[in-house]
Amino acid sequence: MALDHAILVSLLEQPGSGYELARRFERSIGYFWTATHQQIYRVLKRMESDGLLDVRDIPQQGRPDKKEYSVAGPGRDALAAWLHEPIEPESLRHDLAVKIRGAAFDDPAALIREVERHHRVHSERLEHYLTGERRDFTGPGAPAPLDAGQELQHVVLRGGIAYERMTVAWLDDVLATLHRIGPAAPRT
Amino acid sequence: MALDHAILVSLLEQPGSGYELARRFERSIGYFWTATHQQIYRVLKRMESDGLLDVRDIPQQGRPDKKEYSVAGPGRDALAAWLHEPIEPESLRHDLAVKIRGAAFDDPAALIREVERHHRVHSERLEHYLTGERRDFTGPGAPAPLDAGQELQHVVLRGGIAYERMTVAWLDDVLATLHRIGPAAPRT
DNA sequence: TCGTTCTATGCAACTCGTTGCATATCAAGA
DNA sequence: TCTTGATATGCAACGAGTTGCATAGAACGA
Repeated sequence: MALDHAILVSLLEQPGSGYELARRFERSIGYFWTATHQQIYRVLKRMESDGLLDVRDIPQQGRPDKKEYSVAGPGRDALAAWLHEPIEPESLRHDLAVKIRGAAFDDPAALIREVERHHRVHSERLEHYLTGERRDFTGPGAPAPLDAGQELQHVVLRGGIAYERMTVAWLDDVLATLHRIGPAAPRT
Repeated sequence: MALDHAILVSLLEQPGSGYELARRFERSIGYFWTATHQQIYRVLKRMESDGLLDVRDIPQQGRPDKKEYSVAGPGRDALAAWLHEPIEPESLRHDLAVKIRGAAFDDPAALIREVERHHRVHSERLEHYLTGERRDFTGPGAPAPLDAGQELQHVVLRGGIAYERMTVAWLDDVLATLHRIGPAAPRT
């Protein structure tokens, strides 16, 4: 249930509506957690009825009303309790690796385009993260010195950057391997 | 549904029972996919009734009978079809990163032990993978030259190694950051 | 001898996550 | 004018994944 906690953290950093949260999950929170808007709305409703969140209805002109959520006392306590519990070190779930091993029973060369596509996506994410880092942490307009919260946000972002960099390098390795074994016949 | 495909690949590499598959998922396949035995048994049953797998009952002495599964023709076709479809580049889901950002609203120093624990687990996984690499690919007893299937298994393992190495280095960074901001008061 | 671990399979209940669909208004462009 | 896209929220159904429990004999160590 880390989605609950990710939402609590995000709302502590800045209160907002379900729609706004969904957009944050496409951006900064997306470094380490993903969620669709349907999921978010459902969880927000549940957490509000459990008293973890407060809601404020904000009427808007020409747009549907917006419900701004913020963290209530019990929500803060729930987050603190979770922070003090140990969690399992998580493991990878990497479909592409399944495909790569599966390619031994098909045509390995046919995978090259797919791997190149993934390479592009991860390179773009890396660029995107680096741009965000310059804007918020290392560029000329960034605050200095950073406070504790910003330091923590920065180290999480560095994790996202390290992940994308590692992935891009590995995909280079995969491509080189596919080219090397290129003309090989599939295993029967 | 990549679990289905991971099972197909594993059974093509080597037919086996649900129990054996579960153990493989704790080892080599665990580099890129995890699954519990309950999940595996359920999926095996479904794939068998869909005609993707064949079963052979193997009676054993002093032990419950074993059901050895192998991939049938339609299973092979299903895998080939999936290999030719594009898949979404996946994103991270990292609870620990949620905790790190959440620590800004609690006591950052309290996270140090937790991060150290994760550091240990990932270091052990890295050692484990490196041992496997020496045994199967780079050590003196390893086959040389490798065939296409072994090359692909090796590049996937290199991915697991790169991931663990990157993670350990990032956790070092996280620890340094936590120590640096150590005495800071939590945000209110 | 007694508990634990390993082999081997499975059900039931539950939560989590995804997909498809639906509504409603405004702004911008073709 | 008509369509697309952004804002803003939501239901229903399904599929994936987790947790707890149950069975049962063999091997092994305390």
